[in-house]
Amino acid sequence: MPVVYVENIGDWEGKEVTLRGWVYNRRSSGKLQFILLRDGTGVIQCVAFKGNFPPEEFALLDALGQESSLEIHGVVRTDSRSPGGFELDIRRFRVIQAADNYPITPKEHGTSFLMENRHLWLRSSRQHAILKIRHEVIRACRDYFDDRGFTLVDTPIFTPNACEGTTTLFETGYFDQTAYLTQSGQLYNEATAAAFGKVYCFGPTFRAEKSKTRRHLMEFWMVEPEVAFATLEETMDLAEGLVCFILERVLARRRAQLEILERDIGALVRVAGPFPRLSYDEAVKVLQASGSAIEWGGDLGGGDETVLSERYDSPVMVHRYPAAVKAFYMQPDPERAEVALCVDVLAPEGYGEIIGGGARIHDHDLLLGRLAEHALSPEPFGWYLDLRKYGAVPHAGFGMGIERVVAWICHLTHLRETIAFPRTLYRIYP
RNA sequence: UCCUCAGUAGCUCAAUGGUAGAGCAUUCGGCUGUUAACCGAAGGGUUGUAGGUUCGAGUCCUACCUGAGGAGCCA
Repeated sequence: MPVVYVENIGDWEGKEVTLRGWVYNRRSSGKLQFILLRDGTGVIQCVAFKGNFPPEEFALLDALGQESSLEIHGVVRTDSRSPGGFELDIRRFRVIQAADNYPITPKEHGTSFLMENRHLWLRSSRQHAILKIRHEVIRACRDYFDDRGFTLVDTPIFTPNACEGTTTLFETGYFDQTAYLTQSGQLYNEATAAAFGKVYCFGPTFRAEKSKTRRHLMEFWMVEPEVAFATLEETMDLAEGLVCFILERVLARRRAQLEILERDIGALVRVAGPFPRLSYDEAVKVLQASGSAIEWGGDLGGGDETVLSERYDSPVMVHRYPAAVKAFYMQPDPERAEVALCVDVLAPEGYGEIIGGGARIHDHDLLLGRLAEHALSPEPFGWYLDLRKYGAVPHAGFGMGIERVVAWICHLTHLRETIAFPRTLYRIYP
């Protein structure tokens, strides 16, 4: 007898099949048992009639708690009363493990309780839908770069020094040395870009900032492309293409999950290139006109990002920030040395920054000077400076935060639902 | 780090300073088509912790603990 998955159940109409999964919910009506079986690909209602089973066997079904695991053999049939259009008429079954007192009931729960039970919460339909979309986003990122001749070269997670010197890093022991968990693969990407031309890395990133907001996780995933010879404008095109590609993929393949989340799909369909491109100068004027206290030279605050991103249907690209508020490696604009050739992409609907990137300094002495200005010792950057001595070329890239993109696409209020086991400021369990 | 709010049954929440309750979950009983099924019954509590005010505190006060929301910082 074929073992099948719920997502393919329509191919087996009228046939006897085996399903394996977990009890999502159970209802009984005297001589009938309705078991909603969940198998990771979908949920199907399975029906057992008392008269078809020995009494002691039927009693087993009556005692099944939520999330008990079992194997069911039965006949697939169409039924208009079933949400999925199909039902399974149970002929035989085997309880693999009978579960009692599953903590998450089909009623409402608070966030704190659900986070404490995150390992179980993942089984609920909403969390399942979000993580399926996350997977689609990640797959789209890989396909986008792979299809364009990029090479995936992953960068290390243990790093010997505080790369950018800006954010607080997690410190850890490394035998008799101190190591830090990476905050970005970008510096290493610059080395691999000089070896492969077009590269990207895709891994976890760690920030020990004591940020307690819906937009922050201590551990999050970034995809970071880096392209030798690329200009800022080419990088902006690459970022815009990536975002459009991800949306097309999710709309084409994960519409059912968006509907489970009751996402306004129209807002995603309206996203189209070319994205509005605003210089920092223009952005400041727009913000000042709308009442922001921002002055030229300051970085955009969270509220500023929200105001800007709510003005457009598509993500907005803000470029050429003051060099002083950006990292040491940012290439200054040859026309105006006080601004950097960088770009932030702000997602619409108030979601704020999803991408940050720009052109990197490729002149050795300029970079050395910037290190000094940022009070960074040049010794740990020996290898990084080498890249400016042996065939330096202009190059650029960006980093995109996966969780923020998923939160925007799913229209979530908090980043913690976009990753299976979020690491937040005051929670590292489970 | 700062500000605000909240901790009562396994969960979600009630309870004017005066006997601590409901729904869901659990257990038992009923029902051949249920859709967060329904109907009946039962069990379930050191009201976050420690002090204090009061004849009397879940309720008021103080400290602490835990969590949530926001700010700053950041992607």
